[in-house]
Amino acid sequence: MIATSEKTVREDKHCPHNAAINCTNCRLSGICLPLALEQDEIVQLDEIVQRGRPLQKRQHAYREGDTFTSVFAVRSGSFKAYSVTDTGEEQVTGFYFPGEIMGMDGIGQNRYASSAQALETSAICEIPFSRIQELSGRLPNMQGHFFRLLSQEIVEDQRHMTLLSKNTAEQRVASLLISISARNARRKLSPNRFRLPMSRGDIGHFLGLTIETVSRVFSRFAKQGLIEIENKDVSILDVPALQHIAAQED
Amino acid sequence: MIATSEKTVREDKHCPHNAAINCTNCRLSGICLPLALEQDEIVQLDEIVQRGRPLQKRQHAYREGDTFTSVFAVRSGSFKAYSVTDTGEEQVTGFYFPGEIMGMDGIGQNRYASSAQALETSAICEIPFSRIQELSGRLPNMQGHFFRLLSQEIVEDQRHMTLLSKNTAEQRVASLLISISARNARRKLSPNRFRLPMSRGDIGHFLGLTIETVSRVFSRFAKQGLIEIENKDVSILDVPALQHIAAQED
DNA sequence: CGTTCCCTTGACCGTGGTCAAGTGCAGTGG
DNA sequence: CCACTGCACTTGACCACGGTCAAGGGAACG
Repeated sequence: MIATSEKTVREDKHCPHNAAINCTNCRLSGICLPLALEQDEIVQLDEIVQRGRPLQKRQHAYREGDTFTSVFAVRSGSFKAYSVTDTGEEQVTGFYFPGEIMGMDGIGQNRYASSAQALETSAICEIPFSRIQELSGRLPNMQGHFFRLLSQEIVEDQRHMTLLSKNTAEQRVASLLISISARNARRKLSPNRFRLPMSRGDIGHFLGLTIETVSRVFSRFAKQGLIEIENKDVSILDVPALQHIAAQED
Repeated sequence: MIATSEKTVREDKHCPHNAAINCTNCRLSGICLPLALEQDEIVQLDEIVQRGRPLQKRQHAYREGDTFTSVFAVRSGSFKAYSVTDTGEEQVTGFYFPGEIMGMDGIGQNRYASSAQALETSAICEIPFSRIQELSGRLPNMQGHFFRLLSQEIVEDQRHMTLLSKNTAEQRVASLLISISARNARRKLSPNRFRLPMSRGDIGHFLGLTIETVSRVFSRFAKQGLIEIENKDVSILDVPALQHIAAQED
């Protein structure tokens, strides 16, 4: 019995979808919420984190307009956050990968300002915001970390505003590739070979481009030998060149 | 002596640039930080707020890259927040009017991600962030209000992302006019007649348009009888029509 | 194995950017 | 008081990037 139980635990550590994981043993603790917390504080955080079953592709973690209750940490898989304009067009406001926190746009109005949809089978940790507030009142580290998280989202959104208002199609696509590559590196995955979990349409709706333009830019990059792309699998062949393009030099 | 002092106090109430005002008697208390606080909590906030001399046009409240210490409430006048791209172009990330809080983009990295420049003679309240954190630890209202403020900035930035990625030049300009009009209304100023404190260039750098396009759209709106515009003085003649355009209906 | 959706590619077009010239207002100095 | 300078804004002519429309191919799902 004991042996079986131990085996189960060991399996947990290897299966990122498994719910029987906690913040202390989660391999994302170095980049996720626990980042700024002491060991005993992480234990307290752990007690309020709810880990549900994995979400299938296209399922939502929350939807635009829903009453805000929780923020969510991505444990495995990936999400897009998007809102729908008056004319029914979709604006993707961000992509979320493991260790990243989504749903913070709901705090201000007590309802989510965007929807979060799984781009593939994904697992999330739900963290009720009322508990975060309560915990933040007691743990200055927690409060500070959350202020920082919110502020960083602002900074990222403002960078994206700049991207949308100043950059060409090629610069936008290059920036996204560099960004995903860097986030993979942070999770100790290959920064040069990865699978894009989102569709061309999602990319377009994120970058302010049409699906056709995204496709054309990928083709052009491939023709120039900067990347290899086969459907959703990308290899970045010339990182410096892409960075050069993304940094809008010239 | 006493009479003189009383006279001074009375003048304070009428001159928005004057520093001898506190959060309790400030006529912006209904829309500024005190919004969510109890009377005795406002007194505590008041103790940490620093009120300096007015800033002249073109002076900065803080600069991109400066070490982050404080957030700022605009007391009078107006500001633009902007950052400079690698290629030296300016991206205006927001305009700030009395009662609004700026500088929150500095929390995450401990340095300001943008610069805040006065568009006219303006007064600000400086609020050291360390004191806000300390106060937030003690006053749940304060913590909650700050979480909300940060979140609302995220939501606004995401709306602006949508504007930049989906809307035409006319929709962008109409949106800005409607936004300024609404913020004026909140401060009990005329929503139909006001002076634009920022230049055409600032507007362009905010809306992702060139100065020429901004100018052309203003001219077109005037020709259509939607607005009257003479230099920086605008009269909105047909609010519904502008709202209609801004809402990207057709 | 078939249907459907996603993606690619091509031809054409339009919005807004670029370049350039001109106007008018503000501030300065004679 | 007016002339001079300079900057902000306006307006026009032209152009290019990316959007639109259309057709066809190929992967993924049932």
